Amino acid sequence: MTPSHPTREAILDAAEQLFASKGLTATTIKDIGEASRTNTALLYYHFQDKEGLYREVLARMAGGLIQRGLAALRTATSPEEGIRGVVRAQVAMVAARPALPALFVREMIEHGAQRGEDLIHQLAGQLFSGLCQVIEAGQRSGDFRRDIDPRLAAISTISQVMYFAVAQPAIRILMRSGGENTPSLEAFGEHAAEFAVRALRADGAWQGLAEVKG
Amino acid sequence: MTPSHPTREAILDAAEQLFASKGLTATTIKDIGEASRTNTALLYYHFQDKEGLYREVLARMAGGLIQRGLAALRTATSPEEGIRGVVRAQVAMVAARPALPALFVREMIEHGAQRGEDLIHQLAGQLFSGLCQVIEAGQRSGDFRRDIDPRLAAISTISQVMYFAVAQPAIRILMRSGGENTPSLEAFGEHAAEFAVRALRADGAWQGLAEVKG
DNA sequence: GTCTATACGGGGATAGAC
DNA sequence: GTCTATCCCCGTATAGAC
Repeated sequence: MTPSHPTREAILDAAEQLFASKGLTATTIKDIGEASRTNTALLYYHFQDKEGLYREVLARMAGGLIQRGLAALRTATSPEEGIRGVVRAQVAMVAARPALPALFVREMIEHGAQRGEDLIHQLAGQLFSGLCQVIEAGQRSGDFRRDIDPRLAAISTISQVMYFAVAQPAIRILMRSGGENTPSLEAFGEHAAEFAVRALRADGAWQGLAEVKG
Repeated sequence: MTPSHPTREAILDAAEQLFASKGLTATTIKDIGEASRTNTALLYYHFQDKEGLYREVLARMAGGLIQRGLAALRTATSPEEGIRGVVRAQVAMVAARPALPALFVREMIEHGAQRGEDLIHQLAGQLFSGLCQVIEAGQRSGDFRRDIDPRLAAISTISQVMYFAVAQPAIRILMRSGGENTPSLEAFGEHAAEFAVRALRADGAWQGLAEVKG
């Protein structure tokens, strides 16, 4: 869509990084100019203003990520694989765009989801409802426990990787003090998928009992 | 410790709320003066400057919370109850200080856990290692699966309530669109505790079935 | 398209009266 | 202890040369 002008991209890259780590207000135009090895005036040539640049950063991040996540859901061969696929998609997203979790969380805290045009919330909404459907399918098929709210299970599933990514610096310190190494994002993702599947899986006895109850 | 001067408290209250929702930089001295129904000069009478006020907000929040969390761990009668206790302590903390999750997450994102004197990280560290010990105890006793890293399980457990609290505005929208009501923090807490316990519980631990039957 | 120089306003911080 | 008025810097945004 956009001609992908190199200078434009450089500004977007620098801004994405700065907005994620310092926030919109705390990031100055001059910071962005410096980090992108350009200057303040160029920002106003390529973008409307700082707020406009911010919106484009969000839009660029969201672009394609919905597809990636939904693809993971669509290609799943079983409810369990659906869960694992969503978590792996999360990991892939974060690995591709490390600024994503911080920007995402900031957006939720700061603007309280009140921006009508918010691409991030579309992203969250689509993936969230897709994940809920996978869980519900698993409950119908008997793979997952029925005594659990799919929406709450979806939140629990998603929360893990998001929180891990956001808390990474703190986690690094906590782990170091224990002498061990920090797990990679990918390693944690595998753990998180397994954690969620385990929490959701109906063991034989439970399944029978739930059926008796229902 | 501090004489708890009423004006001082009013400024702290207003600042806590504003710092949580807008962040340190985006919150102006004048905002705080207005919200606390005082003025900008009073801030400088009671505190060193904006940064100093910020630190006192964090300190006030952390004060007593470590005890609350550790108390939950100490009074637990079983590993499972330890998990549930920690999650309930999280819920109680957030209910008592709604600004906590946003401030906490901001602190991690923004300062990258690099502030040496950080009370928040002490808080996190103490509760984190306590939770790890409970999980390890459960693994030794056979209540919990041994093929899981206690540190990763601790992160997964804690992440749920934190993420739920931070994402609350977005979640509210997602749930509304589905027609259903948003669950309360307390309700989600119970779910999260159950989710974690289920994920951790060792296969063939049939005491769960016995409990349901009896 | 890119840069330098600058205007304008807003925010942090203080002086000093009460 | 509290408030009003004010200073000064810094950040946003633009003008205009190249």
